[in-house]
Amino acid sequence: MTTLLDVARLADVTTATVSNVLRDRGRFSARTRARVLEAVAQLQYRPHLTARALAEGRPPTIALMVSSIANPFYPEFALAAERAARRDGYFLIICNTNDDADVGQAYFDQIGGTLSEGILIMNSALDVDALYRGHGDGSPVVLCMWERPDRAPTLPCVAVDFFLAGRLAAAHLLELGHRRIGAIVGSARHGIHAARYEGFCQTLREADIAGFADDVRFTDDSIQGGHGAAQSLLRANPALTAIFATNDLPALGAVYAALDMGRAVPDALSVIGITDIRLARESRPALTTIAVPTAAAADLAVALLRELIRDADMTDSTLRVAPAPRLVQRDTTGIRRA
Amino acid sequence: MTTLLDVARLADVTTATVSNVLRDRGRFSARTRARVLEAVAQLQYRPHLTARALAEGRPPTIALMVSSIANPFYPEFALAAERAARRDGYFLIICNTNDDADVGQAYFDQIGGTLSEGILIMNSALDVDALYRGHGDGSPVVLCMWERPDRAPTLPCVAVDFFLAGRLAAAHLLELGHRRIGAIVGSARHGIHAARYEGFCQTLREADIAGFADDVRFTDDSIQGGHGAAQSLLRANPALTAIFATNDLPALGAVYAALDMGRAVPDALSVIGITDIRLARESRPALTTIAVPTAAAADLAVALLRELIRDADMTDSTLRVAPAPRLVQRDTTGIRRA
DNA sequence: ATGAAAGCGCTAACAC
DNA sequence: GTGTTAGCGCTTTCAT
Repeated sequence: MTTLLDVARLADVTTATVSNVLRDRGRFSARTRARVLEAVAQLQYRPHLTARALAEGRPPTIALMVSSIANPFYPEFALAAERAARRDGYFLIICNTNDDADVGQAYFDQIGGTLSEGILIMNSALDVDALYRGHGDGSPVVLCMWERPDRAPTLPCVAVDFFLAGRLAAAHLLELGHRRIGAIVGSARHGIHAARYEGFCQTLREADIAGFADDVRFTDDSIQGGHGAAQSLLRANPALTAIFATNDLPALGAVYAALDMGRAVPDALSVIGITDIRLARESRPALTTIAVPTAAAADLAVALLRELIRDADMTDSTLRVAPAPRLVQRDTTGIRRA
Repeated sequence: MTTLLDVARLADVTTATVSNVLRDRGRFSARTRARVLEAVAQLQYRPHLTARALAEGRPPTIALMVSSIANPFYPEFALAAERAARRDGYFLIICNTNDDADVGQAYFDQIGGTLSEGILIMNSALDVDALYRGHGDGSPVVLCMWERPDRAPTLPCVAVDFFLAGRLAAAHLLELGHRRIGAIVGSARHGIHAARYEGFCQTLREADIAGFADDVRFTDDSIQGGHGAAQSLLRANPALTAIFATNDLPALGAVYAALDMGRAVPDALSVIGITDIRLARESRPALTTIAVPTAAAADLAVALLRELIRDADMTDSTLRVAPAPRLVQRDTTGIRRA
């Protein structure tokens, strides 16, 4: 390992000067600068990031907690977050909680403030508030993809109006003439996708569509979950002409289930999701969905986190709202035929 | 921030003792232990991981370099790697290189040996050897998912026999009676998927299938890439009855392209991929593919990295081979009808 | 313009 | 059993 001291000796200066040159601070002559740089090159010196972090009192990393990086939505967010973080000189540590509170707490306790300077938290089934409280002198935290801009949480967050997304989805189906619409919620009843479902319900209610309350299934956020839920829905009520899912993965699952059951999509069943993950566009039939500004949200989240890092007791304007969701019509929704 | 010293003062011992108690080393009486633990609890003390890392001379993290975490294969690997790493007490830092050599080098230089104790590298288009050499006194590196177990690279690695995977895919198609088979390679001609294509070609050659040399397209590892390649292939040679893709994503793209062109799968076109990502099983039609032991490879990779960390100049048996790929037949391949 | 020296919070010899 | 002390490699006042 070659250290600052090695460089200093070779360049015949002290570590302070080397440090200054390297970080372009303080004063030094052009000559020393050259000598130092040469020594650095010659010795292939690279700063010890851990040592620097300790001396500076801040690590060069921020963490991203997700329930499972294997859910294809998260990588899309993570990619954007990583780019944003890197732009600001941070490395991104990705933590899978698996929605396990203990794991989440462990991550929180271990990385917050010491290994990483701040924590981005993706919407998760965990009670983040509780985690955060247990966490004491926390380093800053921002909730990403909060679902209800109108209901600000305790913690700083960037919100996406998923309630509106639910409404848009319902409105689209109504417009196409659908009246019997099933719903698949990719979380527990009062879980993270609740707002989306509420938005959906409200719009149906406003259109005086009743009696759909039984046509809902709660499952996990996956193709498989959506597949099972759709089968159940369709078997229980074959008269359904459309299905709304609170996320693209279960929506895709619903499409595949319909196909498996011999119902053409969209002719015999319309399906709409929320998010617009890449797969929504690339799958066949391509999924109609309510697109959500993933990358924008990631950028906002990193920016907010930075502000919180800079100003620890910033307490105002700690809620950022990402651009509104919008309909992306593709090939899984059509006019009601039945 | 509460430090070891705070705890020590409250418990009326020295930092050394606190450190010992916390890490269960050295000797201490049950009474002091209790006092220390109480002080820790009372002050909500949590160790400063950066300070510890500096003192111990090793950071608690390992890094995973991937070209893009948005490719759905990587998260599956990353998830397994993260679990394995955590089991060993490490955090996982995920780095997207975007297949950009400069970014890769930057990551290498910055995290290797200082921020992370070792680096896992996913198969990438980068010349890792070169990066590694440029990297000087590197911390250990292991290449994950090396494609040719029979051709050991300079660097430590865990290999998966992708040449065999290519052969298996070809064999399967031949068995179903296919003779005119197109190929989609999810990388540049001599890129990372070359071995898979070579295996495929060799098996065809052994079966005396000739003249297929033009029926190949090189593209990127995505559904979209496969879609375009398949369109091109099918237009140039409508007589093709099957398509082999070196990865599941392009294979799926080929399936969707066939569908878009009105060719039923598998009746009018069989398609096979390699990897068996989750989507392969969940998409419709479910993709026939050559399954590759992703999680096992991740476990092996982390284990190998740990050995290298422990024994810096270990040089033997630095090549680990993951279990063999195997055919998973699903719904995109069938007997040749045409 | 450069050097000396005191930490950052922790671990690890070694002494008592 | 517990305390003392010297670092880990770097940054950062403060002298000079």
